[in-house]
Amino acid sequence: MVALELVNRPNKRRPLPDQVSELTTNRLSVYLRCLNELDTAGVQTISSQALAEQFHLNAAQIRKDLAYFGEFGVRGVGYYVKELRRHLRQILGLDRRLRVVIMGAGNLGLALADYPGFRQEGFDIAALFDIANEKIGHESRCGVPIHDVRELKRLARRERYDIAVIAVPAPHAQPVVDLVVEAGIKAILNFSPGTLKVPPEVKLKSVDLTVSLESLSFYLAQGGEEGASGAQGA
Amino acid sequence: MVALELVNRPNKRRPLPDQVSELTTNRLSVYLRCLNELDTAGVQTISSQALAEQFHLNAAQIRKDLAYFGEFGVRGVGYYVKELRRHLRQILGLDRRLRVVIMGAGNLGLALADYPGFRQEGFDIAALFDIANEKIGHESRCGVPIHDVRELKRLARRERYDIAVIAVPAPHAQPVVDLVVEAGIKAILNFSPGTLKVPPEVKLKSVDLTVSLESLSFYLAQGGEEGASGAQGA
DNA sequence: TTTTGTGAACTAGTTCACAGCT
DNA sequence: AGCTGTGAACTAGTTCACAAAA
Repeated sequence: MVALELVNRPNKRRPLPDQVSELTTNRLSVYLRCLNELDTAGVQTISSQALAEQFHLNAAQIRKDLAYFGEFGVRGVGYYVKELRRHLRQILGLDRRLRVVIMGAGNLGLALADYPGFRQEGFDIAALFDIANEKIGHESRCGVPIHDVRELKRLARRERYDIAVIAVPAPHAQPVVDLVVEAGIKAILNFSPGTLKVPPEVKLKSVDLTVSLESLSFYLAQGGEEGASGAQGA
Repeated sequence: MVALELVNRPNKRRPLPDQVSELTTNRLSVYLRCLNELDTAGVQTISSQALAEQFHLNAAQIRKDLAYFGEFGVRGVGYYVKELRRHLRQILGLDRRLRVVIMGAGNLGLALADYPGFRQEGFDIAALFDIANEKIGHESRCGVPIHDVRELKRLARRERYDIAVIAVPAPHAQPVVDLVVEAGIKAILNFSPGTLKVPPEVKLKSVDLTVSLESLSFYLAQGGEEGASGAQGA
């Protein structure tokens, strides 16, 4: 009865997930959250079927998504929760702490800096950056320091920043993104509306609050009876 | 040379967009923003081709998306900017002010309440709701009042709230959503992580910040050379 | 027997390419 | 000539259904 999940089974890892869709990676993140819950609840193994039912997913899809990366299941049994959780964390790159900077120490930037959800899953909010002199040198409520945006490049040289979050007013977004790219940061989560240009080696993901609200407005305007339910924000 | 767009052409409006995809409605919102920019810049007409080039979209897709709702273009000319803008606003239900409430007056809720992007496109942030006594009765920096969450149902009866934004900690999300549904609100924008249940007549749209960040982490972990560029957050 | 992993079938979404209107 | 609106072709994503493994 000793920890089953410590048995290091020889998981056939796949050679190379040639091109994995964004929809799949988003779901991996969802699966990880489900597994965390199951693990906390003390569940040791789970079948794709049970996972699907409990979290309103499709069993075949779960299996397909996982199959891109290896064979993590046991036929007739299902998946060992702790083991699959560990694999997913590794696939998603969450087996090390990722350092995040937030550009813009306005309302939104400060709120994001102190957002507890980020810290939980392995993200370190390393710093905020702003242009306003009265903000520079201070810190957020949770103690994230606010630096001068002109220091970004210099600090990035010795600090390693993995991800930048853009929380500046729309007109400043493109110039700030340019600075971020110049500082060598390769992944950007953007909250400003509108289109941004980044070089091909930089991954940009945008959350557009206006688009989200307007799409709800559409639903209301069209007399919402065509079926609801939430879709995942990219 | 008088305002071309005031010529009230007989736009063949479509009977009923039987089932329009969420991807399409999100793009309508993007098109509207583009048209706003063009209008501000004084552009009077634009072809789908030019619109596509300028904002990195596909011309055929623009035409198809619009075709769900009617024939708004003029062959050989393109679209009248002001006219199409007006149509899109109407399709998206932005021709009236929508009243939005924000559940949770924490960092995120307060930041969203004062987010300038919302006010701009016809959304009224009507109120914040919280449980904490020390917050109730106060207001956000921009003057949005903070009410007791137990007052939601009562206030909803006389105030008409169209959309609720969920910005409470994860464990409170489901109970708060239940209150919102009970108060008769039919559209919800959710920022809390995890799955939420709503009845079929209520439209739920979720922005999952953890999923967004983890998907960037995946990109970094897989040695990001498989192509970047931003995707729209649902 | 149970449940995975996966080809095959299906469904949704995008892009092409062109007839037809201005 | 120029550009829309749209069927047809294509591409991507999901679900089915079953052979093979435990």
